[in-house]
Amino acid sequence: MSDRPATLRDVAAAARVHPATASRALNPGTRLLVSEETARRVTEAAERLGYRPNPVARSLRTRRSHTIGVLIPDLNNPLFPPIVRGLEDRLAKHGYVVLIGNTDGDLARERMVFDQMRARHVDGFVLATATLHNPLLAEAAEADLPVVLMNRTAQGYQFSSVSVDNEQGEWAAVAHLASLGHSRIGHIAGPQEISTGVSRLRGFLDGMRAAGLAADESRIVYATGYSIEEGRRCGHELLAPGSGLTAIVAANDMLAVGCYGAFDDLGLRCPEDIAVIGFNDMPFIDRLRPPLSTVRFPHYKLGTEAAKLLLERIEDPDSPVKILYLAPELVVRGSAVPLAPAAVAGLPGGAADPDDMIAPNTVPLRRGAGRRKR
Amino acid sequence: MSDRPATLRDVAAAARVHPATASRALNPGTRLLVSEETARRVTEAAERLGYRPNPVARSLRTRRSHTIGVLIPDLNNPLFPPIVRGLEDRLAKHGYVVLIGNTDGDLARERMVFDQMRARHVDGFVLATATLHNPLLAEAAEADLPVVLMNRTAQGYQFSSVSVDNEQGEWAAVAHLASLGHSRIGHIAGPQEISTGVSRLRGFLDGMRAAGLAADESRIVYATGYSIEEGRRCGHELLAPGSGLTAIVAANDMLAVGCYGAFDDLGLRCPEDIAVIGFNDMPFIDRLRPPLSTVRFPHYKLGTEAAKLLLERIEDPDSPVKILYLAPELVVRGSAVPLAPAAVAGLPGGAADPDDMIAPNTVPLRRGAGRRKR
DNA sequence: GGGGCGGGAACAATCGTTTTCCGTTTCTCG
DNA sequence: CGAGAAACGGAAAACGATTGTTCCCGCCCC
Repeated sequence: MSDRPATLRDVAAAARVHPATASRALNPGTRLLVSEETARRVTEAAERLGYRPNPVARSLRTRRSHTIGVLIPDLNNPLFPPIVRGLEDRLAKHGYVVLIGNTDGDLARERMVFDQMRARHVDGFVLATATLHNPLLAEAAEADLPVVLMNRTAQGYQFSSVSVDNEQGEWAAVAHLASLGHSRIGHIAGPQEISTGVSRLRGFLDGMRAAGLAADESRIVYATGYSIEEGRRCGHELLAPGSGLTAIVAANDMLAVGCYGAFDDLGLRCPEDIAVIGFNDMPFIDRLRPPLSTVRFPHYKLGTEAAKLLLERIEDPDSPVKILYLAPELVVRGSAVPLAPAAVAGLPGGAADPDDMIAPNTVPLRRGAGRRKR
Repeated sequence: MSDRPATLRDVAAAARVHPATASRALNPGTRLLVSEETARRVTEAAERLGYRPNPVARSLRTRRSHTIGVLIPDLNNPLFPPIVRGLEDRLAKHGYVVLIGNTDGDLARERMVFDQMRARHVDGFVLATATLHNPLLAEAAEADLPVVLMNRTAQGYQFSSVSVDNEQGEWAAVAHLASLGHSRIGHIAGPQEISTGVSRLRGFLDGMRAAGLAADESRIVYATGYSIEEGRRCGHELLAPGSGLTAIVAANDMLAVGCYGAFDDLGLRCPEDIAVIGFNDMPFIDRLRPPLSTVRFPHYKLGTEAAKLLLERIEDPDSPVKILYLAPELVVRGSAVPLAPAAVAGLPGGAADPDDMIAPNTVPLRRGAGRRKR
């Protein structure tokens, strides 16, 4: 009947108990502190009045906001929505809610968003933007904030993380190309301040070595960011006259899409003239012209696993740090086909024999094979 | 030096004033209540201690959370990220933060998310999921919650809304097809419980009439949702043997993408055998095979405008209700080309003469022309 | 010179929960 | 039967801000 929403006081009054008792009765953790009968009376009164605890008041007292801050580069990148949904869905099950912050790859913006979230007393962070050495990480570590790194790793910090086995993925991409007869393969590397940039480059190099192929510096160009524009620029650079490349491994789908643009500019046909393989298997990437061959990993699951790690951390700050790798798989589509015999003729053959790897469509990978220490 | 973050109390103590005074000094709205000298002392103390107001405590007292609830069908739909960013960016300027809720088109889920957000005391809602008659709307209206409808409208409620002039957009799509020589044009209509579904259908019908073309029921099929699967299903239905359609206007890009699938299934080539036009100009839709011709509207701006409307409403509950329409424009790409002469021959010519509408690439539209009342 | 006025700051009361600290009561068992 | 220990639940103090009210004091004016 009251106009204002019912408060704990009201419930207590209705149940003829003290507010403190009502609180105990309603809280699962403390319910055993009151008699069954009282608990029943309180619950019933709460029910009757349509009582909804005020999360703000609760937060003020308990210093927990049940809110998680998530930092990502840009929600517009189709890679992130499924990951974020994984996070949200999992966290929602435990009563947490997500605040999304877009950094646009800008350190100042990242700082702003981070501070803003700290001010709002988020209970933890999921960082998908961390660069290898990041002041935020130091700060978070010092403040003892629960943090999980997602799709990123950082050295020297005690943070749990979940990411993809990038080395394996890129290794498989190279092996695939080699099996198709390609030997002059270039790489568009991601930014080297970002963990994915370096690990994918490493995977590429390992893969080339394993296939007995040369991978000198002239065949590697570094993107300054994971964007279509950068992909296009790097594509041009890689395909400068005389390079003779027949295939490109791009560190990320966006870069690969940029390559498509470069191919158009240069009048090259993909896959006939030039092959390209991406990384991530973004939504809709299978509908491009041609459908992009790429390395897939379970996006949604990346989110749910990150959420699990973070929840562990929040519920028990002393829980062990976990580093989780998700297995990637190669998805063979239309952007890389066997090298035309004519072109193959004069080339030194690839040494790899990855027959056992190239299943009809997708190839689950095992961890460990091509992986290096450090 | 203190370990815990500084509180208003600390600041007050440092400035040798009462906490209340410190509060007033720090708050722009009440600063004039304290002397200049005191204000300076307080501000300085706050600065020195690195004071950050605790938003939770503030919320408890002021009953404003500076949080906005945003309900969308699914973040994975590439249409939404840019819209959401528009919202976030604009709201952030005013110190608001956004909670995103995905409903997956499920009423029960929508209800859950809505309640959850109300429990968290959001200061307002942006609804991009509203169906024409929605219990949520009634509830929100009764509770006097600030609400803005985005990309949706609803009848009989006093809510501001911002959406696209769907009639104009679809009208232009039809005119374009007619100008290309198509006359047997089908429509995949969106769900009729959703405002975009009905207004785009209306635009289609108006457009057909204006072009002097027949649009009987057999050429309209209703999707139950804006999904690729539904698009495929409806595409099949529309292209059943004997239909003789040469073009399809889809109420949304997802449905159009679904059509691509149906074409593949049926061995039809697009655009040679069958043309299709979408709606929304989702990100990446220009990179499909073939690039989709579609109706574009400014996504980001839709978000910022919705934010502005909501802020108005929050700051002054008596501000007038505003219904805002954004102008769409036709984007001509590769999924609709002039009908081959052979096919055109035996057909009754389209009556439209839309020369003035078909600019080289995009066509800004004027409101009013093909629009109907009610 | 006293009453009135008003600016400026202090006091105190919230906001709605949780939680610590204690009184009661009741139960158990020697 | 009485001592000690559970078991319950009430009182009150937070949590950190905002805000209505009171109070003090200097100043103006009659």
